[in-house]
Amino acid sequence: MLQVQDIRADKENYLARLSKRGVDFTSLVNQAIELDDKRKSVQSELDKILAESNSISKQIGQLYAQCKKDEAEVLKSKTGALKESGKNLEEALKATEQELLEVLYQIPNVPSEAVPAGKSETDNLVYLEHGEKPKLTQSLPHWELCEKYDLIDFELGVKITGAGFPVYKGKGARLQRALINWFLDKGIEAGFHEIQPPIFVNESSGIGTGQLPDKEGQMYHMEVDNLYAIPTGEVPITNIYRDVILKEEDLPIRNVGHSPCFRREAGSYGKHVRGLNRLHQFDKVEIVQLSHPDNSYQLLEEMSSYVQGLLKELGLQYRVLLLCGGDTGFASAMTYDMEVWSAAQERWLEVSSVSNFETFQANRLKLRFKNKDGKKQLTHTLNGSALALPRIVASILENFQTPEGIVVPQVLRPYCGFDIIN
RNA sequence: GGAGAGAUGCUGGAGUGGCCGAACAGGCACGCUUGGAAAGCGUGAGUGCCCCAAAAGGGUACCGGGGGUUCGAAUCCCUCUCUCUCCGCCA
Repeated sequence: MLQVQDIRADKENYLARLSKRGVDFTSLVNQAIELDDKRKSVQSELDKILAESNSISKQIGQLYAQCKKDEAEVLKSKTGALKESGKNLEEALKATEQELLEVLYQIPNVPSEAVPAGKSETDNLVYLEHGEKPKLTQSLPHWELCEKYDLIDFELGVKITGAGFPVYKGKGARLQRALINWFLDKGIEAGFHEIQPPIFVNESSGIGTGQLPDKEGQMYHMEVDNLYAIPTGEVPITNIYRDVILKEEDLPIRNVGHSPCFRREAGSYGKHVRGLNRLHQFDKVEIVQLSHPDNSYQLLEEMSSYVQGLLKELGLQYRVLLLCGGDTGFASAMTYDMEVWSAAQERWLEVSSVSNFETFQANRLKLRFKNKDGKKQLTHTLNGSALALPRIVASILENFQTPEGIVVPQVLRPYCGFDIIN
């Protein structure tokens, strides 16, 4: 959520940058400012009323102390009207605040200077491409390889739970576990702090990271206990810092954590969601960073090269996209997507998305730090996948297939305990 | 799941209707003292919002969350959440 005072201070610049998303936000921005004006004037009026009734109450107290009961009674009778208008103003204030909030909820983050304008994924900028596409003597899609070597059983998942909840078996399970451990170890090596978060979160956490109130449709909800299954580890790991005031020297804070993720993905069907391409439950290793505003963009670049390093070590071909305004997530100011080449499907698969949210999340989270002047300032938050498991598994299976079997990347062999799947 | 006790500032902990934004202690910051440190002494610190061009200043709200009683609530009532103790159950 943007801060109204920031919008007010720099309205034209905000509007210009928002327009890079391909949608005009002028009217929402104006509404926000008008509502903020209204809020201020109501607040001010209410304060006057309260000040007056506070002073009368004080006088009544003194009169009682002096045993002047009659005079006190006279004053008491004067309070009725004040109470009435106080109550009305309070209601008006609450209503205005709520309206303002609802308007602000609809305004996405302001794209950073470097973000290209554009409406959809076709306007994304291919930032760089790394590696050669493999020349395969056979090219089975991963779902066929899963069946051939009995690695992942989608049908069995349907039986136990439903579509999108696969069962990982034998070397399929071990490959995935190896990847998780390797990702975590690499993260720790790079200076991240490991977190094992809860996978259910309460309502406040959902609001903190922006899934609620608008996007509850994408989360699984347990009504009895009013808990939500996390769509990404970002939710619990970032909410660690909800309502927290950090010290400036604590920054940056760098966390890494593995968790299963749950997404309802209502309405997604078809070829592109086949096999591991889109699931209701999948595993992910996530990195979350909290940064001083001055160096969040440096951290974003570092995250991007960290993720690329993982892909390089696995020997996968990838490209990096700088997302255009229209494709950049609602809360993000700037996002890089990493995509690996799927040799058998002949398409790019998104395996990571690293974003700088600047203060957009921190504002909702009330995540601040005390700067050198002792003033409280919103922290910048960043996060990214490092990495999402299913599509990495899919591309390893597809890109490293040979007639003899699937050759396991060198770095994973100590973790797997085998070097070929056959 | 049953029974009971609680939730106050950075922390501990007073406060049962007006004199309470909140005693006292610790911690923290600054100063004095010291060759340096410790101890000691002194001083100063809450947060949001509103008014004010800004600073100064003022107003208002905040004692777990929400609601109520009252001229007036940290204090009384209702409700929710959380924590602790005992019993039961259990990986």
